[in-house]
Amino acid sequence: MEPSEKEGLSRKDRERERHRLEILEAAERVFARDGYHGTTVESIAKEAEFAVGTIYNFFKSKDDLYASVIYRIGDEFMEEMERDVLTCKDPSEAIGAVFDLRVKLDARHGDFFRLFFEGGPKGSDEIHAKMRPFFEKYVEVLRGLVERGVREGVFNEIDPYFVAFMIHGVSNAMTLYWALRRPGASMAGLVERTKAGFLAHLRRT
Amino acid sequence: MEPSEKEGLSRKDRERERHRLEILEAAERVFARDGYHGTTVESIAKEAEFAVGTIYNFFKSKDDLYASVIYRIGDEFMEEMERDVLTCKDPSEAIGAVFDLRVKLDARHGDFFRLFFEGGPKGSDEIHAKMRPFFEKYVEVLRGLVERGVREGVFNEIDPYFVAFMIHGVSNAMTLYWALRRPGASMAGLVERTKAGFLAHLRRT
DNA sequence: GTGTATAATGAATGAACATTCATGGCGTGA
DNA sequence: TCACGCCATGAATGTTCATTCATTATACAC
Repeated sequence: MEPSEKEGLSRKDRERERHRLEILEAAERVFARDGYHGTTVESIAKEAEFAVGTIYNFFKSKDDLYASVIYRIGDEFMEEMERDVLTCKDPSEAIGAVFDLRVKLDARHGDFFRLFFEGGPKGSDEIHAKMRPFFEKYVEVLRGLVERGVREGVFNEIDPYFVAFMIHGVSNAMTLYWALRRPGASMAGLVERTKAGFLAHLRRT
Repeated sequence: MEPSEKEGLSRKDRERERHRLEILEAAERVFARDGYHGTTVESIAKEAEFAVGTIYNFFKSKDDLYASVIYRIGDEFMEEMERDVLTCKDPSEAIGAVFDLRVKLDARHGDFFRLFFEGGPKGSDEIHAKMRPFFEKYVEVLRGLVERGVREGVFNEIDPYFVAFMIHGVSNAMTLYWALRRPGASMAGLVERTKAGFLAHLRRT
């Protein structure tokens, strides 16, 4: 029987792909809950409802699995960044979109994204080293955004690198505030408040 | 021989105290470098130049040791907060002092303080739970500060809790910026820039 | 139904690590 | 000099956990 799907994948292969994804998602949940060293492969297996050995049919090692979780999220993040942020004409709007995106991914990936994202170099832990390239690309995008705003004369003259880090810090604070004092009600309101406050700073008056 | 010191401690006791402190400081360095699960008691022993068993003469367990490191830094932080921040008459000045303090402790405790401080609840890791009380007290202090500023009419009307989290986020971003792009030169300049930017926001115009 | 290929399983293995404790050394007082 | 405590020591112990692999189940072709 030949693969007749658009994707060029047989049912078998699609099933295999689904299993892989299920393991990845289970792993994400467990890593988020227990941290890298705190999670055992067995706990991931239980969460994914597979046997330990099966995990190893898909991933070379626990480390490989962790890296795969990171890369999946990192890639997703970068894609959304290009779709939602880099397409904005107006730099102010683009920065607003960064905050929105942060909230969106936080909702989708819960604690793991926070973990992934509070990023920066904590110690020289080789675990966090895996996240660094993403973090750096992200900062680079932000810097570019601000630079453009300055060049176009809509933002004040400030070190774009500095502002990039501030965007990061403020969106961290925003999600942390929400996580710790989730007023249940309006995340939207919070985001608008944050955007307004931040852009008031940046915009040329 | 009786204890004749002002402290009421014999030489023996003072020596014991020094050893305890040396272990604590070695542990801080290693935990900062390798993370909680990544550090072995043996690596701490080596760093402190004691044998493993000796560590256990001072601390019940690895966990106890880690908690002790946290509490030591947390207490120090709270003390400095009271000394440097809460004594400021002017609320703006007080918030400026928070940034200064953050930089000071970052310099003194290096990566560990960043680790300790990027705080908030990452997963439900019981390790980080130890930091939470300190984090909460800290946020409470900040909130009080802002509230006072608003009451006295020097700050705009904003949710003081929100501002408290923003102070936290911005000082994280500041130290991260410095850590990743340490221009060698002026941390002082960076702090002033950060203070000025942040307070411009907050101050009633 | 039988044979074959592919995937899932989980008990077994070995390494890493927290913790213990029997031993040894050193300073102090007699 | 000897005896007594107090620490320091690090080899030994038991546990936890990543990883392997021989076995079993499943799906499919004929």
